[in-house]
Amino acid sequence: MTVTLADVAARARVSPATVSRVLNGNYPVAASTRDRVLRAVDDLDYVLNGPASSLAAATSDLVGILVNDIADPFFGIMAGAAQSEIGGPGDGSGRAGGEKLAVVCNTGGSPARELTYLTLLQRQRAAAVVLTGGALEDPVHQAAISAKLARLADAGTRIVFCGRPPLPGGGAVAASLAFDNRGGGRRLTEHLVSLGHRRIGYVAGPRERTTTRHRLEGHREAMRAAGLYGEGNGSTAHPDLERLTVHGPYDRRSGYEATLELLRRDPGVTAIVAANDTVALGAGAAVRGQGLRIPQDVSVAGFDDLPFSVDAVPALTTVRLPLFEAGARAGRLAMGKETPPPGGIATIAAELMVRDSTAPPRTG
Amino acid sequence: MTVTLADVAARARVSPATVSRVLNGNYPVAASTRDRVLRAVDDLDYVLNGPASSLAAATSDLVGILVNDIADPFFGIMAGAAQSEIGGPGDGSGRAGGEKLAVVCNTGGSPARELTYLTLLQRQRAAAVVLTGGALEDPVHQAAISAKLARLADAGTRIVFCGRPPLPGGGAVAASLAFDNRGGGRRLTEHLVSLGHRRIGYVAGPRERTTTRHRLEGHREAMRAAGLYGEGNGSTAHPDLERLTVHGPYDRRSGYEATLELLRRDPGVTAIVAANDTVALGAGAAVRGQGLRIPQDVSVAGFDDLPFSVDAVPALTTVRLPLFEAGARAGRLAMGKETPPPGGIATIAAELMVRDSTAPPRTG
DNA sequence: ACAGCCGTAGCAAGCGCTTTCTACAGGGCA
DNA sequence: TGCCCTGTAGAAAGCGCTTGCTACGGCTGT
Repeated sequence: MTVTLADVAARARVSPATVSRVLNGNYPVAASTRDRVLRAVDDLDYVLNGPASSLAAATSDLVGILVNDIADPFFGIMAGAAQSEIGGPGDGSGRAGGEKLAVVCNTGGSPARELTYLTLLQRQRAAAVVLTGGALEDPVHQAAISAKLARLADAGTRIVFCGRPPLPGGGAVAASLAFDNRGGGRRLTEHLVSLGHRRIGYVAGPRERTTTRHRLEGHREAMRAAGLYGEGNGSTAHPDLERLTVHGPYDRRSGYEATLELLRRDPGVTAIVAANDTVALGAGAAVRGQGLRIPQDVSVAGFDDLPFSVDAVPALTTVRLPLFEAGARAGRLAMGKETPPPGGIATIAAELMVRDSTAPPRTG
Repeated sequence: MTVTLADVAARARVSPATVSRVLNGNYPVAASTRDRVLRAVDDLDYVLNGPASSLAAATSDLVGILVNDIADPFFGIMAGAAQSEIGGPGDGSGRAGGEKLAVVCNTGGSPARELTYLTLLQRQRAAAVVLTGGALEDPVHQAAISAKLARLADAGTRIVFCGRPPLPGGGAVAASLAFDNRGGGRRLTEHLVSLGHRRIGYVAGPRERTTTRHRLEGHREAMRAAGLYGEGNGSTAHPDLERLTVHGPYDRRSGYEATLELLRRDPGVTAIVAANDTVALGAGAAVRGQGLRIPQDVSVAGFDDLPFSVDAVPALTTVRLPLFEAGARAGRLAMGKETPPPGGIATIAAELMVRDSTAPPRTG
C-alpha cells in the first residue's frame, strides 16, 4: 500500500537502517549513499510513519499548547507566537531536523477537558506541553493537574507555563512565565485614583481563576493604599469594595451585563475597570447604552492591550501584556532552545497604557 | 519504566489481548473480566501508548485543523467550534471511545507551512484534516495541495474544507463548506449604493486569495449593476474601480494605511468597504484620524461580524458569517458524524447586518 | 448422551521504525 | 608487510500494541 522505509531502501539498494540514518542525520553516511537515498525518497514520495518512528524511538515530535479559549486573541496571540518558534526553521521547505508538530488544544476553560488533553498528549508521548493563561484555583483540580504533569515530566515531556503562575509545589514544571497581573492591576487603579476617581466599579473575571484574583487583588491594593474603603485584605474586603465588584466570564456580554448591574448598584460610579479588554468593550457599550459618555461621565479601562483596543472609541486605557514575546519565549523554552530563568520562574512586566477612555471624573 | 499493557495484563491476570480489547471495547469481554482489567488500569495509572497503538492499528486519533491566523477570531471561532465537536463526548471524564485529539495548526497564511503541516499530519496518520479559510490561488501551490490531499485521502484521512471553496478538481475532499463571500460582498455594496453612495473605496485582502477575490467580485458586481463604472468583468475592471481598490493583509494596520491611501487618491469617497471587520477597525481609525465623522462624512463597513463589531463606535455595518455553526458542522463532518451535503459542497449564506456605521452620504 | 455452538480468552504474528552490535574494507603506521 | 583503527553499512532485535486465528468449557438441540 503506502510506501515504507523498506521500499525506499530497496530502491536505493541499501538497508533500511541506512535510510533511517539518512533521514535522521544522526549517524555518518557517505555522501554518495545519502544522495541515492534522498533521491529514492523523492522518487517514491515517501513520508515517514510517525507512529512507528515514535514507538521505536520512544519520543515524538508533538508539542501541545493548551489554551482556555481559542477564539480569544489573548490566547491566539500567545499560541501563534509559541507555534512559530516550534514549527521548525522558518517556513522553509526544510526537511531538516527540528521539525515539530506544534498543536493547540482548546480547553474552553474546563478543568476536565484540560485533564483530558493532558492525557491525550501523554498518550502521544508529546515532546513538550505549554499551558497558557490563568489556572483554576480549585485544590482538587490543581492536585490532579500536578500529578498529571509530574507523570508527563518523568516520561520526558518538557512542561512550560505561559501567562500562568507557577504550581504551588513547583515540581515538574520546567519554566513558568507569569504576567505581573497584580502589579498591572494596581497601577491601573492608581492611575484612576490619581485622576480623582473614588467610586470605581470592577468587572472581574470568573471566580477561582488566578488571573482574576491577581488582577482584582492589585486593584484593591491600590484602593486601600489610597485610603479608600479601609483595611481588609484579599479575602475579606471592605463591604463597599465587594459591592462594587461583579464577577463573570471573560467575554463582552459579561462586561455589558456586569456594568449594567454595577450602575444599578451605585449610579455614582465614575469609573469601570474591566477584567480584560474584551470585557471592557462590553462595559463601554453598557455605559453608552445608559446615555453616559466615555470618559466624560464614566471612565472605562481594560487589561491586555489586545490589538483592537487602540481602535476602540475612545481608545482604551489598558494594561499592556507582551503576549507575543511571552508566547515566543515559551515556545523556545519548550524546544529547549533557551535556558530557563533562574528558579524556573520569570515575572513578565505589565505596562500601563493611558489612552482616551479615562479622564478625571466630573466635578460636582 | 512506564507502565505497559503487559503490566496491566499481569496484574489483572489476563492476556494482553484481553486488556487491549477491554480498552477498545470492540470485542466481547465478560463483565467480571472487564472490571478486573479496569481496576488494574486504574491501580497502575496506565495510559495507552499512542504511537504503538496507532502503528498496530494503522490509524490514529489525531485530527488536524489548519488555520491561516490563529490570533484572528475569525479562525479561532471556527476552530473552537470544530474542536468542540471532535474532542469526544462533552467534557466528561469519558474514557469512552470516540476520543480524538483535535489540534489546530497555524499556517500564518504561508503556503509552505500549510504543506509542511499537511505532511506532518500525514506522517501522524491523522484521522481527519479540516482546512479553514480562504485558499491561495497560485496554481503551483494549489496543485501541490491537491496532490498532498489526494495522498492523505487514500491513506484514509478524511478531508473537510470549512470556509474554503472546493478544489478545482474536487477529488479527495469529503466535504466543502463554502461561505457565500461573493453574495455577501454584493449585498453589502448594494446596501451602500441604495443609500446613495457612488464613490466607494474598497480595502481588499491579500491578493491571490479566494476570499479576497470573491468578496471583491461581489462588490464590483454590485457596482456594475448600479451602472457605476461601466462594464468590464472580474479580471478587467474599470480603471476607476481599480483606483478605488487597495490590497493588503487582513489586519487593522493594513486597513488604516489603505484607507489613508484611498482618501488620498480620491478625497471624495463617501464610503469605505473593508475586507473584514478587523480591517474595518483600522479603516475607521484612519477616517477619524482625518477629522472625518462616521457615518456622517464617510460610511465604513466590514465583513464577518466578529463579536467586537457590534461594540465598535459606531456599531459596524457588516456581513454576518455563521462561523461557529460552520466550524461545528465541519467538525462533525470530519468525525463522520454527519453526512456530507449532496455533491460534497454546501454554500453557507452570508447575512447583511446593517448597523450604525453606514448612512446616506452628505448631500452636496 | 453426544455433536455442535456460542461465548470468551489466549497465542503469536506482525505494524514500520530505531539502534546496538557486528562486519568489512581501506589506509596509516611501525 | 602486517596490524589496528577509522569510516561506513547491514543484521536483527525489539518498541507496545492490535487482531486473526485457535482453544476450550458449558449449553442447547435432538
